[in-house]
Amino acid sequence: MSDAQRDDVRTALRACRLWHTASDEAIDRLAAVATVTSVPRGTTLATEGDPADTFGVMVAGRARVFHLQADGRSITYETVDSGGPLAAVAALAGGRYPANIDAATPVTVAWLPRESLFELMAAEPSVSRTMIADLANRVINLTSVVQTLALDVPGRLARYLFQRSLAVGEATAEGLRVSLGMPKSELAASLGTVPETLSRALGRLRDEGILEVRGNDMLILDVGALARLGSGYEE
Amino acid sequence: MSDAQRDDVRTALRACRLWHTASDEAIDRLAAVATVTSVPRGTTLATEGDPADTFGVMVAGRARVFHLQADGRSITYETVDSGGPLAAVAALAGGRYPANIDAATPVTVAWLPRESLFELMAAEPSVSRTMIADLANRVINLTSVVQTLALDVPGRLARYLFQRSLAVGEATAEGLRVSLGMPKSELAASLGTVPETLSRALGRLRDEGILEVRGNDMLILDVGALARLGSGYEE
DNA sequence: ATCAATCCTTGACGCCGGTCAAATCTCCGC
DNA sequence: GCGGAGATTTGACCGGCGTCAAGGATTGAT
Repeated sequence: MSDAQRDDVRTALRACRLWHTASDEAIDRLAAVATVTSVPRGTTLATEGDPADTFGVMVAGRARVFHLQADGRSITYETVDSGGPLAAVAALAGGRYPANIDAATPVTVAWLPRESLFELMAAEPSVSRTMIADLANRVINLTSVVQTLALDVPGRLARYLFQRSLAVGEATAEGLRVSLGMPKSELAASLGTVPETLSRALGRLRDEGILEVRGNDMLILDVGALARLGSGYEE
Repeated sequence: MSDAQRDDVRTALRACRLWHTASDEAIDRLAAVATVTSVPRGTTLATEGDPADTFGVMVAGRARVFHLQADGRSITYETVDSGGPLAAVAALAGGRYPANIDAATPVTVAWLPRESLFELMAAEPSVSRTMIADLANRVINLTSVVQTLALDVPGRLARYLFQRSLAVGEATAEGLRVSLGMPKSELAASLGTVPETLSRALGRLRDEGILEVRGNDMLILDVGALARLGSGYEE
């Protein structure tokens, strides 16, 4: 592994929200035992049901954590970016992976043995607190996933666009410009539907004057309507 | 508060899985600051969106933690029995309640200020570990809720009956006898549907020879079929 | 420029499940 | 027993959305 890559690993570990109160020495210890792998887009990083003896920290790229249904469609629990933990819950609970993880882009991840998590907690008690906070937030995020699933497809799309407007929205003369961030077919899967239905949902929001479709960018004309649709209050 | 009730409170606190490694002295300290209330069935114990400054431990009864959709239907995240924590995640994350909680039966609950949770963690570091384990398990439970929602109604019903067979199933000469544990209308709500659809789902399982309906008791004839339907592999 | 491959859109159709309405059933209190 | 309120079941209907199939549109390579 190159020195540059080793630096990236340390940076990613340093940024991981599971233990942001840890000392630099502790991070170094983690970095020393990390196994770094780089894989192309689409690679399976973890499979639901497999025994979980390691967990990972994303160094670069974006991974999608999801459940695969029997009919082949999937439900996204979360997407993880650089510095984010992979399969940490399984490591903590000590069972099997509760979800699948795929590389949504080319990905490099630092894998760590689950024992190193426990050693870290023992060595630095403050880490337990940050870990509890992270887990509590993750529970809250999952309740949000559940609420999303209860919406119809236009509602889920609106919720996604609303959140993305806050995250990467760009004010222009015409209105708020938001890129989808991924091909429409991938977004469809991520919203738990299929491209055909997503296409119709976009068409509906367009017909209602809420947005304009410019290829893979959206021009949001009525952010309030997005927020309303995305929270389940249709009219 | 009577002495008997005070004993119940201590017993419930002692049994709470958030801190089962805590010392008896720590439990006594919690009991000393607990505010105990008893409420009839149907009472609202917490409302989604309200600021969370206290959390509770169930002393007696059963509570339902759920999200209320705009159309009035609800989705159950979990049900909590005696010894179980209420709204602990909100207390840990420090925000607002992410869900509603109702008393499914007459309920008595010991309310605690969220600070006492942090004091407990500070005083007894081992508690952090049990709390982390509990939170990790809760995350896994929520992924299971998501998977359940992805099933059709007969699938959700089958999953419920299968789990309930394991929990309270009673072998008889005719087959495995399982009580529903609640009125059908309540079960319908708990499965995220309405009584009419639940009734049809039960009828379908009956027609397929998987079970017999005896009022509020089910006679399970094919547990394997329940497990299969409940995991999403229809045929 | 052209061709092919991929992605996206649109139409037709059927299933699931929610709503409304009406018929039964059940369990109490009298 | 009897009456009645609530719970459960059944039927009719309809909207949402997934599937299948058939076009467009876009992009990259030759």
